[in-house]
Amino acid sequence: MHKVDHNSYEPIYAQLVRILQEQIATGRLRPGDQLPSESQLCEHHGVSRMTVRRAINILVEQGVVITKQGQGTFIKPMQFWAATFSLGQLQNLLSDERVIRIKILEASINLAKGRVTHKMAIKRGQRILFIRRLILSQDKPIMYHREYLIYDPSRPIVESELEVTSLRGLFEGTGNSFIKRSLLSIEATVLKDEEAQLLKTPVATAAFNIEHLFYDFEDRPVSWGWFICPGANLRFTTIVGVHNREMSKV
Amino acid sequence: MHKVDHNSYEPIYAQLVRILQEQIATGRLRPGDQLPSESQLCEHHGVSRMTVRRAINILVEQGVVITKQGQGTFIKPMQFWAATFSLGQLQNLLSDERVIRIKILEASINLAKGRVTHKMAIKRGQRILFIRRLILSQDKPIMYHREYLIYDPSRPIVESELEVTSLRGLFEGTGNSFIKRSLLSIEATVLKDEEAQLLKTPVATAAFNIEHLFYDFEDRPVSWGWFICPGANLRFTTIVGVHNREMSKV
DNA sequence: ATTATACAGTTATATATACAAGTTGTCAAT
DNA sequence: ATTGACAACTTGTATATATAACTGTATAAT
Repeated sequence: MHKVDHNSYEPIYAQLVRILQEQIATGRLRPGDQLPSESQLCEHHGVSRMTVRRAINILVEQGVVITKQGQGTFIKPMQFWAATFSLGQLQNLLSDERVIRIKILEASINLAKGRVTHKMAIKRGQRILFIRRLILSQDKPIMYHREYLIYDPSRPIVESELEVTSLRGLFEGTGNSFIKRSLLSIEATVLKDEEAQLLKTPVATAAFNIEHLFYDFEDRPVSWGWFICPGANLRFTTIVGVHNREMSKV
Repeated sequence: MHKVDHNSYEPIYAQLVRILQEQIATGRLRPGDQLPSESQLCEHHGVSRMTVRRAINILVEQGVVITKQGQGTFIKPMQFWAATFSLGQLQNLLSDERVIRIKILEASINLAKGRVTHKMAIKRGQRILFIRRLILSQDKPIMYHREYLIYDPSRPIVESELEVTSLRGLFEGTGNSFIKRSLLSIEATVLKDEEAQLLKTPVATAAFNIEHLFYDFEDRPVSWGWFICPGANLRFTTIVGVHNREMSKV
């Protein structure tokens, strides 16, 4: 059984995390099994209990093990449903190649009506900014974006919104200091005529529809829109269960 | 400014997390801002530094703040790309209603060829189990599942696989002790004739294609398959950025 | 047989302390 | 103006200790 190396640059707690992960990954410790008690691990590795606890807490955060007060620490079975997919994959798809261009198709001020008033909690007839954009990679259209933006001079956000939500900010990964939170949802959809034409794909192609609703720090909606991304350009991948470090790097 | 309550049932570190989250959520602390230093927080709340650090570490895990050694702790801007979607939503869709039935359409032993040999790392001509299932909710088909399973008597897994991977296990959330990890990927797709017919939807309907590849503890693939789920039945939703507890409970 | 009590083992929480390591600013010497 | 030394402040790591809460078991009393 591996022990920690006190003369390593790698912190002890990190070594412990790695060792325990390995033992789980190799099946030495199986799902449902009980980990050695904290004091046993202390004695075995010759470290303090706080260090052991720190390592275990990391495993808990990772969802690899579960602790039960007064009982012990147990290895969680792999849970299919624990799988999570990240939009970060979209980022790779886009910003790896530095040849992303954004083409504004339309930017008009409309009067709010219908669903928009609901979603953005504004009155019917209020002025609202509507933007249609095409995102191109190497001059090939890969995403189509439609967005409604609050247009209200009394909100200082708006002025900079055009700049900030110009997607540049999002793509660069710099984040956005005006938006507190965002509600996202992904649907599967089939390209409509207009969309297919813009994206230069056959009609009735499969695509993801990524809807977003941005809120400012006063919890007021500031932007509602959709990204339409043909399925050929996008695929969400993840690994659930124990995976060694080489994989998590990927 | 709120302080922690030393006579509360809620652990101090949890209170600290909540207080800091609130200050970020209300805009009292803005993205890019520096948090008070750990020792300042100690003094203000009258707690030890380790407790403060525990709270901050949780915020780091949540991706709300970022710490820089020698500098301080800073509030991260909301990162669009940090959004994660969980398959758990699928679980809700299914297991909330206790009327899920699984109908086996086909279970045959074939000889491996083509992509299967690649994906499952087996030789051409090796015997392999092929299963087609229909998942019904209230007797209405909502998902279509096709799966290849390793058929090899020398592997003790296989015998029980039919039972375990009968999806019951997955749906019940009991997990599966024979599978170490799983590679999942989601695509957008359009229903083919056969699929549309089985799922009783019009042809050319949008759908999610959830591909899975299960590995055992010896890192051998044991199952490769796809769930086909019409878009109308499924939508992945998430919130990115700071959100108060009421929302995270949902 | 059931209940009550006591005890051991375990994890959870919290504090105090010390030192390591990184960053920034200040000041003096060159 | 540049360099180098140093102080001050920050987060990172590790240990030691104490108390509380929970679980399970053994024991004694009813």
